Amino acid sequence: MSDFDTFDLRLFLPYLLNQAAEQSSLSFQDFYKERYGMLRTEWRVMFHLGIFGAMTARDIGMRSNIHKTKISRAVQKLTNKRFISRRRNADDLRQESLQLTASGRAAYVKLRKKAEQYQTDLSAEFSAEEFALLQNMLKRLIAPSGQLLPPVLLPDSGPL
Amino acid sequence: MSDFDTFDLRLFLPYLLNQAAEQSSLSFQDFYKERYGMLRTEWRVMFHLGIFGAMTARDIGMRSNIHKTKISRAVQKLTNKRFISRRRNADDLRQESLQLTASGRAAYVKLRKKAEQYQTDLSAEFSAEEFALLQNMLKRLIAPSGQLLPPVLLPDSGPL
DNA sequence: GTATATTAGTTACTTTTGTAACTAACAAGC
DNA sequence: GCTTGTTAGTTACAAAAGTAACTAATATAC
Repeated sequence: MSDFDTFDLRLFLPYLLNQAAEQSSLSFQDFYKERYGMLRTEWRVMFHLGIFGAMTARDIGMRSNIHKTKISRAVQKLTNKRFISRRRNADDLRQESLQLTASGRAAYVKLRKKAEQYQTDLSAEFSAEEFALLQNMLKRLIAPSGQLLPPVLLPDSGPL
Repeated sequence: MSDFDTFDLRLFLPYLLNQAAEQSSLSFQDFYKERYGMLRTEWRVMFHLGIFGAMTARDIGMRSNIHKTKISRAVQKLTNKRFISRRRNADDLRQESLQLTASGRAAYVKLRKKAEQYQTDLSAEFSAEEFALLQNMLKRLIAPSGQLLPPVLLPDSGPL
C-alpha cells in the first residue's frame, strides 16, 4: 500500500471514452430508434452508405471496424425495411453492392440533419478550436500512426 | 440532393467517440480478460472499489452510469472469484457494502499498473498539454454542466 | 486442368445485455 | 398503528452481440 502514485484511474482514457461514447450514442439513438426503428449498427451502416455511396459489406467493415456478422444482420434488417438495396457484383459473385433506396436516402438525409444539430449542441460547451482539436485527437486515436485507410472518392454529389 | 452542406459525418462526435472507445477498451481488455477472466463491467466495478474503497452497488451505478442489473451480475461473478466481499449494511438492510478482498486488491493493483502503462502508450502520440485537454474535454462531455457528482472522500491510503 | 487456400457473406450456437417485473426494506402520510 | 410510495438489489425473459463453423466463389500453386 506504500506504492502510492499519482495516476488517477478516474482519468483513464478508455474509461472516459467509454462514458462519453455511451452517453452521446444513447442520446442520439432516440432519433433513429424511435422514428425509424433502427439499431445503432443499422444507423452506422446507413451512414456509411450515405456518405460513400454504394459499397460492399466488406468495405463497411474495413472502414468502421464493425464485425461482419453485425453488418450482415444490419443489412438484412435494413433490406427488410426497404432502406437499402443489394445487387450482386458481376465481377465477383461473392460480393454484394449495397446502396440506399430512395426512402433510405430520405431517412439518411433527415438523420444527418439531426446529427448535425446534435453535434452543434454537444459542441456548445467548447470553443471552435477546442472542438476541432477534440475531433482531431480522436481521429488520431482511431487510426494509430500508419494504419490509415485508403482515401475515398466521394460520389460527385458530395456528402449528401 | 442540392442541399449540400459542409457537415462531415465522418467527424460526427458520437461516431468518433465510439470508435476510439471500442478500440481502446478492446485492447485493454486483454489484460483483465485473459489473466483474470473478467468482463468489462467486472473490471469497472473492481476499479471503482479500488479507487473509492467500500461502496454499494448503487453508489457504483451513480458514479459510472452502469445499469444496476449489469452491476448486480458483475458483483455476483466477482464474489464467486473471491475478488470482492459483501456485507449487509446494518443501518439499511437493503444495501450491501462491497469491498475488495486481499486477492481482489492484488488484482486491482496489478491491473492499475497495466492501465497506467497502457495510458502512457496511448498518450505517446500527443503532447502533455493536448492529452490533458483531451481528458478535460471528455470529462466535460460526460458531466454536462451542472450534473456534477458529489465530491468523494478518498480512503486515507490514497488511490492505491 | 486439379487441388489447396483465401475471401465474402451467412448461419447456428453461446454469451452478454436490456427491459420489466419482482422481493424485501424503508419512508411518509394519515 | 396501517396504507401507499419509493428504493436496493435480483431474477426472468427477450433482444443483441460474439465466436466459430459453414457455403459458395475466387485466387494460387502445381
